[in-house]
Amino acid sequence: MAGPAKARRRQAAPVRREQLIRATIDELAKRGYADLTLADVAERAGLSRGIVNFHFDSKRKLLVETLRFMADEYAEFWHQALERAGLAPAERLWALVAADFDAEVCNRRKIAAWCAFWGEAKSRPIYREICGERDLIHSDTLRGLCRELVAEGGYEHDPDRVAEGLDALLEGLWLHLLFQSGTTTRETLYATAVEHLTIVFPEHFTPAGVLRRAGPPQT
Amino acid sequence: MAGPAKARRRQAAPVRREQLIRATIDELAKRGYADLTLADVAERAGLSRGIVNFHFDSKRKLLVETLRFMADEYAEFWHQALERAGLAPAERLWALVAADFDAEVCNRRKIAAWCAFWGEAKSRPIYREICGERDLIHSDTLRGLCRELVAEGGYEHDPDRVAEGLDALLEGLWLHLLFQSGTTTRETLYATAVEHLTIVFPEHFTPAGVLRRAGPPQT
Amino acid sequence: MAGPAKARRRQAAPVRREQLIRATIDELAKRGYADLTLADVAERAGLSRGIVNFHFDSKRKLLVETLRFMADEYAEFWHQALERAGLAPAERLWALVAADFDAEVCNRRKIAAWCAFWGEAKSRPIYREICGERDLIHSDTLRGLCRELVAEGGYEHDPDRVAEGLDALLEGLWLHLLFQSGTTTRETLYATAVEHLTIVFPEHFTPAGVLRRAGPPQT
Amino acid sequence: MAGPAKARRRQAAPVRREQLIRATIDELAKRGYADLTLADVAERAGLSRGIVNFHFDSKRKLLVETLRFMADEYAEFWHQALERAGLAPAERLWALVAADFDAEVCNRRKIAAWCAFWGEAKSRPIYREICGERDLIHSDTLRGLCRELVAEGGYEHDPDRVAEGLDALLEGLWLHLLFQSGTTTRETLYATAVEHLTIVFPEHFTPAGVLRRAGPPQT
DNA sequence: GATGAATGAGCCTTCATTCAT
DNA sequence: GATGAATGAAGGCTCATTCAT
Repeated sequence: MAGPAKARRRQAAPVRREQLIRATIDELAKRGYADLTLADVAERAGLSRGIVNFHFDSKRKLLVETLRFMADEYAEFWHQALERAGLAPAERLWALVAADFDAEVCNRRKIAAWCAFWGEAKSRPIYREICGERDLIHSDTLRGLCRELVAEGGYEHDPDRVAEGLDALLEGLWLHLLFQSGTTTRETLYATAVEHLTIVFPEHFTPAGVLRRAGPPQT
Repeated sequence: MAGPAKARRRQAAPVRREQLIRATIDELAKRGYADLTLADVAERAGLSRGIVNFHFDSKRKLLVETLRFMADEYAEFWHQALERAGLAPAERLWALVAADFDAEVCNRRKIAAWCAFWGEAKSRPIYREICGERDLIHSDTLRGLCRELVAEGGYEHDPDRVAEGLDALLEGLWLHLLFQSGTTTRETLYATAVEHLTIVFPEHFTPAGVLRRAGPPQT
Repeated sequence: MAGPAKARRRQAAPVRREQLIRATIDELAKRGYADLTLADVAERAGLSRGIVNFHFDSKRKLLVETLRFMADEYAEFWHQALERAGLAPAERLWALVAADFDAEVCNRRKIAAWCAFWGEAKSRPIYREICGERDLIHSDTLRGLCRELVAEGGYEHDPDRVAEGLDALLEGLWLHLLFQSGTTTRETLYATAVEHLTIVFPEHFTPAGVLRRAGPPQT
Repeated sequence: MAGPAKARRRQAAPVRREQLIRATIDELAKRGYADLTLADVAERAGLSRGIVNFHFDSKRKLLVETLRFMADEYAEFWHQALERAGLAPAERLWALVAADFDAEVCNRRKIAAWCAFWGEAKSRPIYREICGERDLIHSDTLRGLCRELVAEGGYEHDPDRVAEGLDALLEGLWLHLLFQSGTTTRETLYATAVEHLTIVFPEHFTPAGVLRRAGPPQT
């Protein structure tokens, strides 16, 4: 009785938790928030019905943990993109925008799950809170970079408005992937974001990428 | 002509239907999609529980009708804004953008209701369909205007990308009203949209409004 | 406003009542007892929803009146058949059996309605009572005739058992019309009843009909 | 091994299913088909309200399974009676008729349940189907035996009509147990069926039972 | 007399949660 | 750790009944 069928059982708790969270994201994408049932989640995870309450105590907590998982994953993803980028603000902004259209985060399954939570966020402070923390750092970062670019490039833009516009545009393009799934692609949406950058910061960006600028040498 | 309790009785069907739809929007904004109950809707409308099934047959149909109502209302709103605008593309685009930030459509109650539907749209084709019709005409209009402005102003932008970016930015700013309700206002968001327009089409727009352009006089 | 559309209205109460009872029988035959709704009855009668309660006070009373109507109609039908028959017991029994297979009473619509009531009779004393009165006279009549025939023909049968058997056989054959509707006909069932009579009372009946018997002349 | 309240928990599914089916038959007999509620069934079974949907998915399926249970049970009962009977057709027919009046199947509870289904059978094809299968084999068996007896005894009867008449008579007598419950008994009804047999097949049956016939010895 | 909007009790059904095994 | 039978609260839906018009 130590075959693979049993090997699947009695996994460490963290393994089970992530397995259930991934199943939750799948179901959220497939059926939406309102029709999500723990039975569906358990079945997709290939586990029994009672298991969710065992690992998460309640449906509410499973959903909160799922959102937190997604928020953490997303935050880590763009932080890593920033780390890999150079020190120049333009390069950093470019990396930040590019990260948003990486298949890792920009795919229908995950965006559908995000959108499911957004739809309930109005009436659930906890969701607002979790999204808010993540968003705050993200927009602060965007704002900081826009300020640097505006200063650097001598643009006359209001950097905070530009940052907010860019933030909104990125979110809006994610939604487009959901709602115009038949008629657009991730690449097209990325092209739109790039076009936006080149228009707003023509001294820094071309469709081909970041302009190597005259000025103090980058490390 | 007894008291209001009696005056409430026996209204024509269309009156009741709209009354119930408005109550549905209220509840959607307050409790979200997943927690919406017909009992809550009926209570908010000051009517009895059975009334929704009498007028809409089912909860599903009530929600569909509610979304359709909102889509129609929004479409009519921006169409009217276009009609009131001049013939010049710049004036028309300005009017279209301004309409999106009118308190009539840009308020937390309605945007929360929209967002509730978006959250379920992935898994409910009927919602996608209703939103899709409305969105298609709206983005076609945006794209047409952007093309005209690009041609008129001699910009080097890709007009279709610019239009898509503007569309996404407008949607994203609506979401901001929901999620940053404590820290931003409708006016601020509008300012961001205006800033965007002035950056993208500097020959046509200033923060103060549409530039009267040299060239063939507008009617 | 005195057109035919209005002429349909404001009928005398008895006309309306019978109209509704007939619609009830139709619906009983179509949907069965459990799924009968007043809305269906009213719609089939071409009248408005509130009308049933106006004329019958309640659904319960409508059903009771419908059963009573059917019982009266059936009783009158076989009483008239008896009246048309001669005085000889054989002729009377033959007429009684033949009446049960007349298209007027022996058709799927009416038998389905009867059967719907039988299904509920166990748990509704009022139905039992109404059917019981009718049945009692009917079986008394059958019993009387069987006794006369047994005495007349010198059969060794127990006349009461024979009468009960005949009664049961007639009811059973009605059920067959319902349940073997695809594979049998009223005529076949009648033939079975006739065969039964000729076997039980061979001195009185042949497949062709009642035997004119030697003995004291009939009036 | 706590008290009975605990012992009731966690039975194997088939046990629960049969328990619920028996409770359904009880309630059908008590309240009739139209007034049957799952709450009543669950309460009679001493279980909670949700249990029926857990084991049967829906009320409709519970009822179908109940009817199937009854049909199977009845079919098995008379098949076993046939197996215990000898090989002589007369003995087999006698056994078949006797089986129909055994207290196991011929009691008010079960006949009331049957009758409840018959009342709805007209409008529910699935009920017709389930009853139909059972009835078909039963009447085929009756018909086969009647044909043998007619051939054996040199009767001039039409064996198919005789078989149909017997079938109808047996069903009709069951109904009598329901509707004349105060004035008749199972024994009386059985006597009527026996009388019928002795009249129709006098060479084979006497009130005391099957006649040992002259002729080829039975195995 | 007749209509049909309105009511509200009751029921089926779903589903998160519990817990014996 | 894991299972799945069992529970019971909650909500959608039906429909008999009422009643203003």
